[in-house]
Amino acid sequence: MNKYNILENRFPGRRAALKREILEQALYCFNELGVEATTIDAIKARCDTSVGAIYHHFGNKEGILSALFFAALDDQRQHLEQELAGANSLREAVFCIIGSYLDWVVANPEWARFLYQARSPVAKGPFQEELKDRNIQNYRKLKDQLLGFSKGDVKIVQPFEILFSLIIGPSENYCRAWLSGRVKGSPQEYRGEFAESAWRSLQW
Amino acid sequence: MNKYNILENRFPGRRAALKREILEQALYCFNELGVEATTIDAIKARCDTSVGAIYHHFGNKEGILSALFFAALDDQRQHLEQELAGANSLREAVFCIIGSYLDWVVANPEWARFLYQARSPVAKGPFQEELKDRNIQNYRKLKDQLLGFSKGDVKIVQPFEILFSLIIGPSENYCRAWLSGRVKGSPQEYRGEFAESAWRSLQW
DNA sequence: TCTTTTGCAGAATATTATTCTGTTTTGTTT
DNA sequence: AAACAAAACAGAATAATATTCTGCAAAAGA
Repeated sequence: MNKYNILENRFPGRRAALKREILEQALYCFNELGVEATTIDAIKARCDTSVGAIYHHFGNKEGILSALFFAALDDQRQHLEQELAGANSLREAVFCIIGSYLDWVVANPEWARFLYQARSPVAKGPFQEELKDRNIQNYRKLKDQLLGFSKGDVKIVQPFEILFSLIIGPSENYCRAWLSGRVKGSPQEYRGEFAESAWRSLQW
Repeated sequence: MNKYNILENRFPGRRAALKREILEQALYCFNELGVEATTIDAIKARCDTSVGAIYHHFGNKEGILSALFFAALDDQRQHLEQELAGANSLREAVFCIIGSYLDWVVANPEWARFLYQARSPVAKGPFQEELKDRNIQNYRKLKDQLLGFSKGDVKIVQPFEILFSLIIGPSENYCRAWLSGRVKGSPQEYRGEFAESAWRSLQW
């Protein structure tokens, strides 16, 4: 796999070429101007297409937003699962989760930026149920996977509810700051620090 | 101070009554429908006022959003500084920061919810410079305050850039989850866990 | 080749944000 | 208190934007 492409991966083939183009330009606009300030006309202009085509493919603005959002979410998720498959202890799992997250954000900064800013709109929009379902599914799956390990010799903070936040919270917060330019060091530089810190934080 | 009110505090007096009312109803609409889906008409209807009045006070939709956003941000900030004033060590400071954050979110859930979802729009909009400035100011101030302590006997993770993320990341992540209903336990319940965990996480 | 489906274009329409003009209320000065 | 100025407010008019609709073209299947 030379250089994987999230859009090519999700909407493959020649016939979906314009669809991908629209999404790519929409992603650019959303990130550059913000979700609300992005107009259909602006997207149309960057694709050299028609409103008809856009509405044919996505129904409405919310449809474009959601298509992008779920494409990014699924890709990030897939990346996590690949990494996590190799973990053999809770400690390794924590390192995988954090490493995978940081890697993905650094590899796909534009998608990551979009993911952060699009979550709220999508959570309110017509696809809110789909988002909720996925959250629940993912939560359960990851929970089971982590609980499978925790019979080790270390004592872990209770309850389980707060575990995810302890693991991913710092990395997430830092990535946001990095993407917005508030901090300069690449998240990957601090891979080790975030992983070790998280591991320390959740031991009694 | 019996029951402080963010709006009353920021826009005091009889003449600002409608202004406060508009903001209150706008807050409700933004949280209920989402920022983009909230129309001026919807806000107007809930206030029983006119578009003229709304535009007189805020200029445009972005103006309403920003007024709400900075009101919330400043209140949260003020709360933090009050708490932090009593800290006498780095450990105490960390506990103050986290405690203050959790308290504020639980005391003002609607405002907190809004703060999360409005950050991106404001960061893109016409007040982006003002937001950047405040971020820089606050960052410096807090940095100096923390560095004033760190000559203690404990070794702290480097560099400073990642420190804030380690401290506030987990709490922030959990509060978001709580406000969106993904987890049930009140953030205040886990006050101790978040503070202790954060403290462990940033020690060598 | 014929037929059906899908992709696309652009004018027409509907919705929403914003402006503008006039009126009323409030505060200030004399 | 009267006169003036400034701020608050109302609502019609306008502008910007999202969405629909109708028709045509390309592609796929029979």
